[in-house]
Parts: sequence; C-alpha cells; structure tokens
Amino acid sequence: MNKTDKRADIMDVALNLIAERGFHDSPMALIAKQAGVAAGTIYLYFESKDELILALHRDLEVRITEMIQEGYPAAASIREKFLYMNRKVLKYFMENPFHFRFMEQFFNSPYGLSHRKERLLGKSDKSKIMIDIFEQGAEQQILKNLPMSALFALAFGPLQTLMRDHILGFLQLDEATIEQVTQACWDAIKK
Amino acid sequence: MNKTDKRADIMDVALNLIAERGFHDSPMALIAKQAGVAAGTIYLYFESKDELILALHRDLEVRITEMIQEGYPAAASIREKFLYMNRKVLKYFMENPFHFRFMEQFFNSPYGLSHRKERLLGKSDKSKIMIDIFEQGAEQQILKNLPMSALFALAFGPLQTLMRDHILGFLQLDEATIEQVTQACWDAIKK
Amino acid sequence: MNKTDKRADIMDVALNLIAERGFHDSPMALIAKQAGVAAGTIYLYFESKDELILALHRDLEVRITEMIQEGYPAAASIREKFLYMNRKVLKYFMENPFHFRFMEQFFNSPYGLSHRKERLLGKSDKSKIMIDIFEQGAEQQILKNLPMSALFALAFGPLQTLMRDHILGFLQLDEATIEQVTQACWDAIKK
Amino acid sequence: MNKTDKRADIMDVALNLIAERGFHDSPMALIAKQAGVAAGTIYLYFESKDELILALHRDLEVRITEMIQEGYPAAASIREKFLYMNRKVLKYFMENPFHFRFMEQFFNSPYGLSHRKERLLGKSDKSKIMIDIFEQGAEQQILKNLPMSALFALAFGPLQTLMRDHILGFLQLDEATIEQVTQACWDAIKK
DNA sequence: CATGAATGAGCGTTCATTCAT
DNA sequence: TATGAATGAACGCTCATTCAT
Repeated sequence: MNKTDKRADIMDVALNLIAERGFHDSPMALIAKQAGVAAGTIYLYFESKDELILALHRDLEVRITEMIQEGYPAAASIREKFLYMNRKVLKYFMENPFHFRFMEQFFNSPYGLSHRKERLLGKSDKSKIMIDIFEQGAEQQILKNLPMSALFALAFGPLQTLMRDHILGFLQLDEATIEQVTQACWDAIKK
Repeated sequence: MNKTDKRADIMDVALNLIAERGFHDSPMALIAKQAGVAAGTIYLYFESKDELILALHRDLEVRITEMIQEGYPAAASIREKFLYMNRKVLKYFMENPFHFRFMEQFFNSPYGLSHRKERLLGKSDKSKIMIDIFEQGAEQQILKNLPMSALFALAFGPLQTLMRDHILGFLQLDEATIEQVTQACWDAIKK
Repeated sequence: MNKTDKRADIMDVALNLIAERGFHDSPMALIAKQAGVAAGTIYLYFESKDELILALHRDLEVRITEMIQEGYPAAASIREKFLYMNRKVLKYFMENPFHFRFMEQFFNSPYGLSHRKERLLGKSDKSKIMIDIFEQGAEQQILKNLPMSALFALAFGPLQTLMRDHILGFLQLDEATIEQVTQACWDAIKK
Repeated sequence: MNKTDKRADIMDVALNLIAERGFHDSPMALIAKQAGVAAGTIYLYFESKDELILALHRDLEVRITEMIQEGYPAAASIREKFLYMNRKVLKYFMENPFHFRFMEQFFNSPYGLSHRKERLLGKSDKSKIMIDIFEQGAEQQILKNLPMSALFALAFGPLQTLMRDHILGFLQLDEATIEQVTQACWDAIKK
C-alpha cells in the first residue's frame, strides 16, 4: 500500500462518516479505525481535522466540476446547456448522496462560510460554466434581468431542497420528475 | 427582573450564538455568561441543551407561522396568495437573519431530521398555508403537475439560497430584486 | 402545620429516600419536593445535609433503643433475655425495612465511621442492654470467653446479613426460621 | 512501564481510594492524579467509572476465590472444611483490609444489588465451596435444617461485623480470638 | 512512515447551599 | 418562618492532537 492509498482511504472514510453523522460526530479516532490506520497516521497526511475537511471539499469540488464539464454541449443553445447541467448535477448527487450530504454539512459550517468569502473575488472553476450560461443568457436577453446570484439561486436552490428530501426519504425522484423540475428551473430564470 | 425575562434572555443569547457559531461551538457556559446568569441557571428553564434548542425552534416556528398568517389574503387568487407569502417570508428573514441562520442549523442537524420525520404524517400548522395554495392550485389546474414536495422545492429552495447569500453579504437584496425573484418562483411552479 | 410537623415530614421523606436510593442519590431538592416544602426550608431545621442525616440516625437510634427496652424481661435468664432481644430486633427491622436500610447506609459511610469512633468511650444507651446481657453472661460463665465486640458480632452479624437478604428479596423470613436463627445465634455465643 | 502497569496502577489507586472514601468521594480526576496519569487515560483501560468499579470487583472476586481454593482440604470432614475456609477468609481480609472495605462498599450499592440478583440463578464459582459444605452438611444431617442463605448468614455475618470492627480499630483480632470465633460460627450452624 | 498510548482542556450537567423577597 | 430562583464548583466523560517507539 503506497502513500496515496492510505490518504485516499482516510478521505473516503471521512467523507462517508461526515456525510452520515456530521463533523462533530466523526472523531478522528473513528475515522482512523474505519480507515484501518492509527490515529496519528492521519496527521501525516493532514495537518489537522480542519485541513482534512477542507481537502475533502476541494477534492469533491474538482470531481463535480469535471463531471459537469464532461459531455458539456458547448455549442448548444443556452437552454440546452442549462438543462444539461441541471440534469447532470441532479443525477450525480442522486448517485452520490454522501457527496451531497458532505457538501451540505460543509456549507453549513464555519468552513463553508470562510470558503465562500475567499472565493468571492477570484471566481472558482466550478462557477465558470455557470457564468458561461448566465452571462451569455444576459447578453442574448434570454434570461431575466437579475443579479447572477439570484439566477443561481433560482436555478439551483430547488435542486438542493429536492436532493435533501430525496436523500432523507421524503420523496422518490424518478426520471420524469427530474425532467419536469429541471424544466421548471428553466422557466424560473428565462425571460 | 422576572422569570420570563431570564428565560427570554437565555433564549435570545442562545439563538444568536447558535446562529453565528453553530450548536457545537455554543457551549452552555458561554450562553450563560452572555445571558448574565450562572451555568446552572439555564437548567432551571430548560432540561438540557437539546431542550433549549428544541424550544428555540418551536418558538421561531410559532412566530413565523403567525407572521405568515397575518394579513394573508385568503380571498385572493392563488397567484396573489403565493406572491404574498413568498415576499413576506423573504422580508421576515432579511429582517431577522439570525432566525434564518438558526433554522438552517436546526434542519441541518439530527434535531431537524427527526423533526421533519415526525411532521410527515400530521402536517404542521406552518404547512397549512402551503397546502392551501398548492392543493388549490392543483385542483384549479393552475400549477404544474408535480409532487407537492417538488413544488415546495421550486417555491422555497431559491429563497433559501438567496437568503444565505444575502446574510453572508454576497448579495444585496433590494425591493425590486425581491419582487422579481418572487415572480420567478411563481413562473417555476405555474403551468 | 407547626414547626414540628414540617421537621417531621422532612425527616420522614429523607429517611425513605435515603433508604431506597442512598445518600448521594437523594438530593435536597427532591427531599424538599416530596416533603412538600421549599428547598431552603430544610435549612431552617437542619444546618446541612450532613446534619439532617445525623439527626435521622439519632432519631432512629432512640426509637430502636426504646423498642428494645419495651417489655424487656429484666428478671429472666440471660438466655431468655438474649432470645427476646434478638427476636425483637429482627421483627422490628422486618416491619421497618427502611430503617434497616438507612442504618446500613449510615454505617457504611463516613458518618457511620466517625459516629462509632465517638461512641467508643462513652458507651451509648443502645448498648446498655447488650452490656447487661454480655457482662452478666461473662460473670455467670454462661457465655464464651470472648471480647464483647466478638460476642456482639456473633449475636448480631447474622441478623444483619439475614435482614439484607430478606429485604432484597433473596429470602423469605418466616416465624419458624426467625426462631431457629435466633436460637442458632445463642448457640454461637453460649459456652 | 507497560500497558499492564498503568492499568494495574489505576486499579490499585481506585481500590484504595474507594475503600477509604467510598465511590462518590473518589472522583476520576483524583484517581488519575494519584495513579500518575491524566484523567482521560483511565478511559483507555475502562469504559466508564462503573466499568472500573465492576472490574475491581471481578478482580477481587477472582483473587478471593483462588485464595480459598488454595489448600482447601477437600477430603476432610465438613467441620474441618468449614473451619478452614472461615479462618482463611478472616485472615485474608485482615491482611487486606482495603479489599474488605471495597467489597462492603460494593455490596452496599446499586452495583452489588444487581450483581447479587444476577448470581441468584447461575451460582458463582465463589459460592461453589460454600454450597459444597452446606449441601454436604445437609445431606449428612450435620447442619441445622435451615435455608442455605440462613446458614450463610450464621457462618459469615459474624465475620463481616468482626472485620469491620477490626479495621476501624475497635477490636484487635489475634490468632486465639480468630480461632474461637471461627469455632463459634460452627456452633451456630451445626445441629 | 506508522503507531497508538497518553494527554488535558473543555464539554453538558448536577446539586448543596444561599439570600432577596 | 418560608420560599424557590440562583449560584458555581465539581463531576464523569470526550476527543483533537502529540510523541516516544
């Protein structure tokens, strides 16, 4: 087992534990035990628990960005781009509910706050596609004349609520509903 | 200072602390100190930290429910009812950002989960207006043919995201934007 | 309700609580509540929890001493005196199991230790009858030639063990068994 | 210092503290301090204070059982077996007064009660020798016709009382007295 | 690199006692 | 006398982090 393996094991276990139980109910000792390493070993790969959590978040962000970019119909209409992205994000989180739960925990914690504040100026890669869609939409007068973060809220807020309900078992998302909701989000932002 | 004062002081301090720092970074000792009482005093009014948190939630729920019902245009069209409610909720949370932050913390914790599970069967008063709007809308074929929780997500998901951004300072919500967003939410759910 | 009533209520409740749950699981607040008085009221009658406990012990000691002396066959043979006393003590505690449990708790605590140490010199009233029996027995060469505390142990140790088992439900003491055990204790000390 | 050392240190200190001061006047912090470890360290070896206490009891029970069985005259007469055991127990506790005090505390607490209740059905090893003696005695018509717990009380109750007095300094037990008392206990149970 | 025993500050909670009313 | 709200030291216990091996 090489260095990368152990690091990956730790991250994997930590992601799942935190997604299921939250930061404060995921002690380092438990993460270590489930990852099959000693408690001290985690500190060879991560400076602190905070660093581990931030690393997990960075990791997820990269994976999600890549996922969105893969197969992105760069040449299609704004509407099609939007529907594509929305569908894809929804399906990704349905297939990876722990990633969704982790992200929710993250943004609902001091980590998330400072993270977002840092990103305010230099926009992240993740947002690039969003900006692509929303700015093009504004130029072409296709979208409502709203601040970008308002468009963002209208486009993704519902997905977040929906995912939460789905993961907690309050709702069964099927293909047809996903399609309708995705379309409804478009209705919300289009002019 | 009478009994109610002290209880109210504790709740007030706890609400603000928890809204700003989360449950796990709001020790009882700190709540007590900021409320100007001894640590043990909190336990005269609340059985445990959990009970304090649940009491805060119950309290907020009542206030929010009352706020929505106040001036509710029961005789108006569904669209007008919806716009009224959405606007009002948004304004309330803008004026009481700590209430919003607390609620977010609450629903993103074991408390919130079990709370929602309990409410699944016997719908709460809070939801009554929602159900009023959504069920009437379905009957009158005005709204999209979606599960109620999907409609709920489309109607309120954006507000949540928006509020978060507003509170964290990423966005300045003004009257005009509120009006546009509210309208956009209606576009999302209407047929 | 006069002063004595309240004092008596507090002592009564405290005795029962302590007998059932022990000293440290009988908070003053609970004693007060069950006695129908305020917590502070106890301190009008007793300086502290310790004083309350010591008062309870003194009270019981008096009652038990009186009980033994009542009907004591001062003119009978040593054997009959002894059997009388042993039977009577056993029956008393069977009828007042909480008194027994309290006494056990008491002697098994710092209170009991210091209490006994104090009594070492000036013998208590309680022991007077014992001394009567044991010293007479020694003079008349009826009893084994043992230190008084050894005789005491042989005469009462078994009763204590038996009472404990009886109260905890490990044994059902009936008249016949009491008679046999009492006789057996005599066998142990007689020459 | 190896793992066993630290565990043993903690147990040793806890035994002595509890024997002298009782369970609720022996805080974990004090045990830790006297054992030369940090408070948290105790929890590496024992799940809780309760577990520590139960472990102490189990440990003592084993030692005492072994002590009794060592040199037990299995082939001798019932009387000799009984005298052997009684003498040995008495001497053991005289040499290890803290073990006696601990056991007293233990059986005079919720721990002891539930422990005895559990043992009522599946008799413990410790009792095996007792049962050996008492049942054989009953069969051979040597002992009084009494319930086993009554015989037990007559045989050991006095030792308990005696030990208590000895440890508290109210009585100096010498060889001759031990012998006489042991014999007196036999007188109490024999037919 | 890896271990895991050890640390100790900090947590939620209890309760004997006080004191303003 | 009587109250009971208020106190705060002390408790059992957790866990992120360190360091000798």
